[in-house]
Amino acid sequence: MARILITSAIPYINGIKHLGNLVGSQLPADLFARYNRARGHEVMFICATDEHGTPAELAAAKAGKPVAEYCAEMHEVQAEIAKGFRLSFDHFGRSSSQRNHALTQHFAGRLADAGLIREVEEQQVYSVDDGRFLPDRYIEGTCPNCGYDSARGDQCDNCTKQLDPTDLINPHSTISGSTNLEVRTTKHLYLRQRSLRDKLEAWIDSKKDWPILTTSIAKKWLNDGDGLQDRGITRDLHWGIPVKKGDQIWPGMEGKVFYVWFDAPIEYIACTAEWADAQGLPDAAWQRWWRTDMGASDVTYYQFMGKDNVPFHTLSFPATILGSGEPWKLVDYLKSFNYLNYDGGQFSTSRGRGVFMDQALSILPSDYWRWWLLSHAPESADSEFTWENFQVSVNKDLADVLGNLVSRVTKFCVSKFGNTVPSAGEMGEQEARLIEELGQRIKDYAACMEAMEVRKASAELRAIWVIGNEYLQAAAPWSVVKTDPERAQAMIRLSLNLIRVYAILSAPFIPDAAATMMAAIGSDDWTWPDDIAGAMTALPAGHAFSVPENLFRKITDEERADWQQKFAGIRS
RNA sequence: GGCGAGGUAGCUCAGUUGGUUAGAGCACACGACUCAUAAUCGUGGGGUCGAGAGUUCAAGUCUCUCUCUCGCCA
Repeated sequence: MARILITSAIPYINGIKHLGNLVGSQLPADLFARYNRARGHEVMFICATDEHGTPAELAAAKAGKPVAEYCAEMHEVQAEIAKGFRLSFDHFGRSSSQRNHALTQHFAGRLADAGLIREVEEQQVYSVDDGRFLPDRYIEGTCPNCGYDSARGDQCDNCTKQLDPTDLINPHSTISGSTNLEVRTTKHLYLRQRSLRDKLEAWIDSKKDWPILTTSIAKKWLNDGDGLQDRGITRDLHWGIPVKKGDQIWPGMEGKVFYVWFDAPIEYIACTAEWADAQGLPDAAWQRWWRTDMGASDVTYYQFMGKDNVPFHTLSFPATILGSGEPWKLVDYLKSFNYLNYDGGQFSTSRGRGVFMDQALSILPSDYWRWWLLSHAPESADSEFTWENFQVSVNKDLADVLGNLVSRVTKFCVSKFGNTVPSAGEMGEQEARLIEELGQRIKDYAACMEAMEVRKASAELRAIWVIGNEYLQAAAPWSVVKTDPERAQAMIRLSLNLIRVYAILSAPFIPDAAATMMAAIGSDDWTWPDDIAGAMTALPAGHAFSVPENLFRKITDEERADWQQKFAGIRS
């Protein structure tokens, strides 16, 4: 039994995420967590909401609520939706937790002690009317290069020239529209990533089995231009983790908070502590997942994220860990995903384009979405959601291939032999072949799952479902029953057992349907079918079962057309 | 502009270290079956692997040039 630590990139607090966000981190992480639990491994699966930063403050202001209250509410909303998608986090925490405050301050203190923090005085734009410093992208004005009148403080969208906010002509705050801006001097802390560059590169180079997507992004940041740059880790904001050196005041940094990207990954660790607190367990319970000197040396740590998160997880966060000089667990395998596009373009949160998690669940149960998203996960390249493809995949794979198989077996048995597992008849050559092929297929499936080859795993699972239909078609118990009812009983006995095995194998992808199958078959034995021959005879003769409602319904053309239009534009 | 990832059957995608007639699912056509959610199973048609040049006995797979798409540029 292995010990497996899994973290999903933590979703930002301001609003509900779309399906592209889901498939890039939380969902594949959940698949992997469920699979490893099914194999009997000890799993810790962690996710949280990322709550700090200017966008959260602004969203709260827009909602007319104090930011802490807003975040608490949105956390509950996201937690509910995560449950709706059956995301099986051991804990869904909050980056604003006291645990994260303490741990973030602790890391900053360690980094300072190691000489890895430097203080920098810089000029930043302060909005008098907003009463706050403005991040570059919240300042707009006329581009000095091309005259475009909505250039942002960091870049002109028209001529793409990189800008400093102070370059802009007639700058104004995009928060209030105020032009009452002034440049003020402020002091910030920088993490000296440059001095850790070689150490980070050696660490990245040691990861031979990481996806190219992951290592190429990391390499780029290590080597591009002047190489890895030091990074500001503090901000002049109110909402965030106060800058402290451990539990001590940091002179000159009063009133400032850590930058959201500094504290967010630390929440992975803090969240595990939150889990221990919630379980009423001592610190040792979470430390044995994270501290190699406290029992975590046998833990394998997997991270899941979209490609936009890779730099922070391959460089900034490891810099924090390595720089601390303490034996914290570094990631062992980083699985990154490309983007999911929506019907010929991008998902857009601001324009309400595409399907958001809450809307998806209001249309269809989570299994439908889980199946499509995972079987089309953007692993090797960006992939695309279209309603036609979604409809076809769901109807064919789930309803026709799997759902119908369960129907035909259970209904046939009830009509011919009653609602218990029939006892007569012997297995023949066809059954032996089925079992043999199944055994091989399950090995292939498991190999894909262990390699986190999500698409391939889904294809293998589908192939496993198809085997059942192939067998039935060839064995044709509906014909055999007329001349040799005992043979037909043996066939159906095997087929009923097959449904239980399919429930186990399918559960990581479609947990609800799997539970329905298992319940219908009247079993609660989720043991992974390593011994396939044994698993295929697990249900004793006379064991009662029931015919489940149809596992999956089909998506009609009308629904498809309706949804296509509904989600094309502005969110209502 | 720089960097990165891609351009393989109508559609969505696989194609390991270069090696026999380029694969899967869907869609399409035909056939079988009738237990089942008009479901299932089988067979078949369909691709000059973005364009060109090069290396090689041999290239979708390596090199160069060009072209198109997408992303990133703190």
